[in-house]
Amino acid sequence: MEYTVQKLGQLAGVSTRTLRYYDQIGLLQPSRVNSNGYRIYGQSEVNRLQQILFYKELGVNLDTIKEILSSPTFDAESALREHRLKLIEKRNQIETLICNVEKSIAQTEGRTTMSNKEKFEGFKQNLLAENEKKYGKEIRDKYGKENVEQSNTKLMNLSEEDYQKVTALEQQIRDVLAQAFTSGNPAGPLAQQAAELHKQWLCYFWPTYSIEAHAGLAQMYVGDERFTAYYDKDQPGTAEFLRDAILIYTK
Amino acid sequence: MEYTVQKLGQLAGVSTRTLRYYDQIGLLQPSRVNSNGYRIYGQSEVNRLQQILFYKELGVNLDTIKEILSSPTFDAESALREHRLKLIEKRNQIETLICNVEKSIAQTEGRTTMSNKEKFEGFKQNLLAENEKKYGKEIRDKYGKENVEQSNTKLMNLSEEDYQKVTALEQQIRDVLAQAFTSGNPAGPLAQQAAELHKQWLCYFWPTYSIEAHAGLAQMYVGDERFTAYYDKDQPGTAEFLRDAILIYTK
DNA sequence: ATAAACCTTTACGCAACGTCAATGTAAATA
DNA sequence: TATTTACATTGACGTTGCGTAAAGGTTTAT
Repeated sequence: MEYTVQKLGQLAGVSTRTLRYYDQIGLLQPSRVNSNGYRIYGQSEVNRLQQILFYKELGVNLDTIKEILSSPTFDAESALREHRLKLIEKRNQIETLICNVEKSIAQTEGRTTMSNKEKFEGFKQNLLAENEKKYGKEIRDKYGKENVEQSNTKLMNLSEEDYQKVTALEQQIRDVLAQAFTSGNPAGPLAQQAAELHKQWLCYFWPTYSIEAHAGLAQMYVGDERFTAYYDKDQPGTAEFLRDAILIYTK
Repeated sequence: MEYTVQKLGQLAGVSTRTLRYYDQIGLLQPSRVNSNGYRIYGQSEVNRLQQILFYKELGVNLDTIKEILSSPTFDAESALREHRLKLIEKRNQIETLICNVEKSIAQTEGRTTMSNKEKFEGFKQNLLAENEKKYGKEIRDKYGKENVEQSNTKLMNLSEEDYQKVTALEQQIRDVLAQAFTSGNPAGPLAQQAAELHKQWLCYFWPTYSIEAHAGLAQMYVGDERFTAYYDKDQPGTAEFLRDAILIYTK
């Protein structure tokens, strides 16, 4: 079976431009060129193209693909390993970006929607002291001293607007959660919104947001009766519901 | 205070080329141009540059930054929201890429290091039946029918090499885990390697890998005594240790 | 006076094609 | 057979955010 550019393109789902480009850079050359100048591809080119597309889907760049396909099997593995590390790094970067973007969204939100002054230092101190009395030791054991202290530092450094935003967030979480709970589906849009809000909330206190920490906290919510009491106050089962939502959300 | 390109560049940590480029595209223009043609920046330009760099760190592209900075606060938020969605999508894509790359690494590994033929169909069927008897109903309840069936289908479609790879992986996990356990630190390199291996293992059975599912499974390991029995066989506490490692790893 | 340090504009290069443009060829239809 | 239609070719510019010369003018220091 022989193919022209368009035939091959349709077969493999790429544009003719792409095939010409691959020819140009020497990645995939036609088996022969017609007298009229048409590129003609054979079966082995089809196979090679499949391989190329496979690696391309993994995000490998064309130069590297060329190298991989030139040496039989030896480099393929290490190339993939290296590529994998790059991907992981990239993902972590993006993860950080997302959290930072969310923080700054929350901040601009705060700036625009509220600005009435109140003395709230007392509130913060109060909150800290209460928190310490209630959960201090165990949380310190669980998440490490540094984390807790950084978290506390973050709390003390909250601006008034931030603080109001945080309390507003808490209220919003409760509201949305209550509504979501009636649906009974932790994967539904409302429940997911609650998880989302919860993440934003977390970003105010934790020095670094991480997926597993978030999931871990969700886990703790059902394990610790004081947390369940807080969430189940109005509707028993809400803490568990939130945990499920977060576990589904955590991404 | 007035700055030339280089001064401003040093102050803000960008190259002079960058400043000229920003001038060129109209993102940051000097307050005035000297008679000799030198660009001169003032304090307000310094501030604007800070803002530019802030958004740049969030991965926003220069065109969008320009728009954000032109309208006061209104668009900023929605622009960030949109940007956030893009980031999330990108991260999810990369997440998938990583898993696929890992699968194909495992496969090429299998191809190169093992190829002795055995009849193993019986093993697979056996494994399935056993699995069904032991965990069938509960797992089906927990993860949904389709997922389980797809998982089973995947198992049946494992090639011999894959199968051997899987069993090898299981052995390796146990080995590494046992060693890691002696260190007692689930965040250590060995424990993280175990979590990594566990993820690879999972990739063989689950149609789609996801962080929260991995974390969820880890959770289940300590909740379900049959799993704990399997892991704690040699060293009590191993299942819990693995869970912690995975929760830390899950990224 | 001369060199060192700084400034300017112009322009190519990168990755992987998309998208015309201008033109030639093959297959299908009237 | 003549014409339309579909498909082929090469060439070249545009995309993003600058890095990196090149070629030349200005200021400052020695």
